[in-house]
Amino acid sequence: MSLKLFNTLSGKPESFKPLDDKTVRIYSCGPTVYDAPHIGNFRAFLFFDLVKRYLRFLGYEVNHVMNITDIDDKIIARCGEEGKTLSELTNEYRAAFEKDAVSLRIDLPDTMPAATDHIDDMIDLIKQLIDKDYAYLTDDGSVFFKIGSFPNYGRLSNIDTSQLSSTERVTDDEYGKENPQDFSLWKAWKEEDGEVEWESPWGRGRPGWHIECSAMSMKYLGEEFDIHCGGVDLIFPHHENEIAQSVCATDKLFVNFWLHCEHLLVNGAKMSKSLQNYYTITDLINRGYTASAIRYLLTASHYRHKVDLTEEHLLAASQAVNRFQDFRRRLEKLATSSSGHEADLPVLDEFRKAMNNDLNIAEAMGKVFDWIREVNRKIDSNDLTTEEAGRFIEVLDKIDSVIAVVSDDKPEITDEEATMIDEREKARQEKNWSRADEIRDYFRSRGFELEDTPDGTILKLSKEGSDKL
RNA sequence: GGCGACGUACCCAAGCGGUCUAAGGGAGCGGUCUGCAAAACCGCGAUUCAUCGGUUCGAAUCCGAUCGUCGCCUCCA
Repeated sequence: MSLKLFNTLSGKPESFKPLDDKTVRIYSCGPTVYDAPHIGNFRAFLFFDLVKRYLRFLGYEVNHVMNITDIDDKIIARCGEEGKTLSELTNEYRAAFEKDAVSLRIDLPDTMPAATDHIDDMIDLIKQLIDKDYAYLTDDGSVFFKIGSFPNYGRLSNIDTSQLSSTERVTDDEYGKENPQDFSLWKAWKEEDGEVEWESPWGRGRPGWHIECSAMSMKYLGEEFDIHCGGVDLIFPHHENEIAQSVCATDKLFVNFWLHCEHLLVNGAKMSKSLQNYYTITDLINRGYTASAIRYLLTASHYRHKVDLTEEHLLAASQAVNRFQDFRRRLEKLATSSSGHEADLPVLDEFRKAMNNDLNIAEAMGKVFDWIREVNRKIDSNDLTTEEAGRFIEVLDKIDSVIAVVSDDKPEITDEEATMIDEREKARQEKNWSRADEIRDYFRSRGFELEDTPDGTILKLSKEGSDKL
């Protein structure tokens, strides 16, 4: 059975095949770097990462491009507030984004082009659209895309443009539009823009939001590529507009598969700053949740369903991840060396079968947990050979190449604390239980758990976050 | 108003016409193991899938209606 992915364009699952048969070309909409990215943004970035990792699991090469939006209204406003230049601000938040992405084990895209480095490409694209009469210039020097010139406009979002409300507000910088629904390709300079400006054939100004993705995706991936993904909120208008611009400019397909992931909720509500339920990765890690638990929660639910970030769900995710990590630790104890041959077990086929069905990760995880129980049973009854243990580690790691939650979140302790663990071992041998428990309680208060096994004591991170959400 | 999604045990969740008296994870309870704990394993836990009708030999799965939750309709991952 081959991979099926739900294509927003058709509204149903379709068999996936790369356009060139071996390398999958993916473009995903990246962060707007005007503030620290929040956990909701990361649900999308983790989704892109999952898609990419799974395609590699299937044996495809992947070429992934993700833009960095470093020019837009919010960024300009923020520069004013913080008294920073555009590049100071955007470099700072781009770095923050990359740091959090790495901490969540997101495999960074092959190319992360910044919009401001591609103004010329955007201008070229806009020129083509004007030449072909898909776009027009207004008196103030702005350029708009004429949606009426593109018959397929609305197909992705399933919106009938004639049904769109005609009482659209027209903002200050958008007067002169022939149709209220036309969107801007180039925005003429305004006083609020300050020093943020570029020269263009239409005078100084800056690009509209949507054009960067068309220009950069086609520049790095070609005029036709395999997958374009983003959050559901981007379907309209962002991706609809991207299609209009790109298809009209090239008369090509542009994108074969459009994939969109659902939003993350916090305690059942949409995230917003006014509700103070606006978390960053650093917030959650500082509260004692591990990167693996966060990753599991955001990734192990189906991407087209909403996920609710709550204390209870984080705890459940954390336990699920512990189960994987403890399992690997048990295998490590038994395995002498890796078997060296290609790992293959029925569980991998079951995992693949589930994931092939539009990334049905819940079912896939169910199969993996079934397998883990079966192997644990074998370990308990001393039936597992060292050779098998080595092979099972390979299988687990193969699964982890997709889910990326099994490798340990290593607890960090001081030298004195390391000595305390030795001291506790001695106390236990002397049956000084009160001292042994005292030391364990100390570690608990620090967010660690000491687990005694026949082969010695293991230090783990506690499952619970230290601060409530 | 237009378009769309969803409603399965205490929580999350799979299920795409028969193998469903419904996977898996978390929480809970009982047990084995253990100095104690933890981990692991064993056992318990929905005769039922929002409600009501219909199609069918057969439905959680298809159709219709009703109730409820939510998203999008140019800030947004």
